[in-house]
Amino acid sequence: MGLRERKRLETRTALEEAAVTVVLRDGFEHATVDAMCAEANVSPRTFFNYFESKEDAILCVYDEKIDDARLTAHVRNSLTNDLIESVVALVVSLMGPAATGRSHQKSRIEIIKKNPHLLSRHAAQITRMNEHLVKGIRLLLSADSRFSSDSAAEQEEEAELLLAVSGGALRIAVREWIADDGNSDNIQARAAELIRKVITTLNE
Amino acid sequence: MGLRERKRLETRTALEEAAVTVVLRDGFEHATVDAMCAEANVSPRTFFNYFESKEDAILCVYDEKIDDARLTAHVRNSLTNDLIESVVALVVSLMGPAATGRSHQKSRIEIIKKNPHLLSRHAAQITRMNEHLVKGIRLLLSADSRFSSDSAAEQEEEAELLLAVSGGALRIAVREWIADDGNSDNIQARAAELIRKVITTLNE
DNA sequence: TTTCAGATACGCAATCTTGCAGTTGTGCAG
DNA sequence: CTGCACAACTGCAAGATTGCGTATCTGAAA
Repeated sequence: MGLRERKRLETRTALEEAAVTVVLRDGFEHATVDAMCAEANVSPRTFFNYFESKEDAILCVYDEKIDDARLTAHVRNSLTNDLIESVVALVVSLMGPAATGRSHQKSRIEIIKKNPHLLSRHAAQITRMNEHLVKGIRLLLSADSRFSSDSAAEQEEEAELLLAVSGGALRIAVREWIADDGNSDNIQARAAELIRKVITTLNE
Repeated sequence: MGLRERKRLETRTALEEAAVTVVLRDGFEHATVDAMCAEANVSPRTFFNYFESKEDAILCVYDEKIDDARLTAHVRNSLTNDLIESVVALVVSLMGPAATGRSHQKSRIEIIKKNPHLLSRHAAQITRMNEHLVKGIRLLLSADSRFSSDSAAEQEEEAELLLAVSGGALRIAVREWIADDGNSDNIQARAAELIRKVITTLNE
């Protein structure tokens, strides 16, 4: 990893940790972006070069650019022989619980528990990445015989609906994960299970 | 309708129309809240007493308070013998295409066509009203034999997933409606149709 | 080593959004 | 009619967000 890349990561990490520190100290409401920046020794303008909002700094969300190469790589990694599993895996891999595997994870979970609105950011993220995700899901659909005969417009609609349920299920799964202090395992499987259950019931 | 109520409606309408006027004149990007307020002869602070954001003024969204009485009334009106129809109807009645039946509707549709991001506001709305909507859907579920035996937690999950799909389908339906200059009829039926189709396919 | 295109950080100004407090107008009871 | 409680409007200030222009740094090629 080159110097530039290292420095970038350093700045980002400093901001992520500063965010946790300041929020723990002042509470989310009274934690200002300026304070986080002072803590991390960067300018407020730089903060927004890394995060789209104060919330994102806590959730460690970053709007990485997703070019086609990156997307297809994710799609390839998400392929299983079960469509629902695949879709959920794709969504998770592109924007799943970002805080996973960060330092201060326990602190983050505590913060999220005290400020549930932070989780609604998750839904917002899905919306923001809608186009990318839909494109990815279409790739998954094209590998599924049940959908391959549909028209382009139909596939677009189906992809979008699949994304909607997957996003919803993922949100529930993440919420459970948070409620369990980040200990429950396999968020993806749980999300897929939720989807299957509701579909089954609706078909009775 | 008393004087107070009439004046309130007047202010609101003035703001809605001012928003359209200013955006048509300056383009959404360069239309400022201040300009809209000047056009409507109210203070910028008042603007945010009616709308949560600039976008909402164009979409005519207003975060009406939804108390339990109001909610159950909506639920009652949405009841049909098809659960999916009911859910969609409920979501539409609580936050469907708000611009419907407003003056300058054609202008609004043009604006939305030119600024597709306005529609993502629709998803944001659903997120914001999530709790209310889920509560309403649970009322619908409790009237459905397929779900009545589920535990409270399960019903919550199922309601949330139903909301996710319905929201997604509604979004697609509204998008089609916009693309068709607001002429296509029965957005609700279209949304329900989309949901049924994808469920059917997933069950093959 | 020199050079240069692109990335990163930053300052600044314009907006948007929200909380708070003060003013004015409306509905209503006495 | 009078007075009160409340709703709507407003000004103000703090804080969040974004666009744009500038300066500095990094990677890599010449």
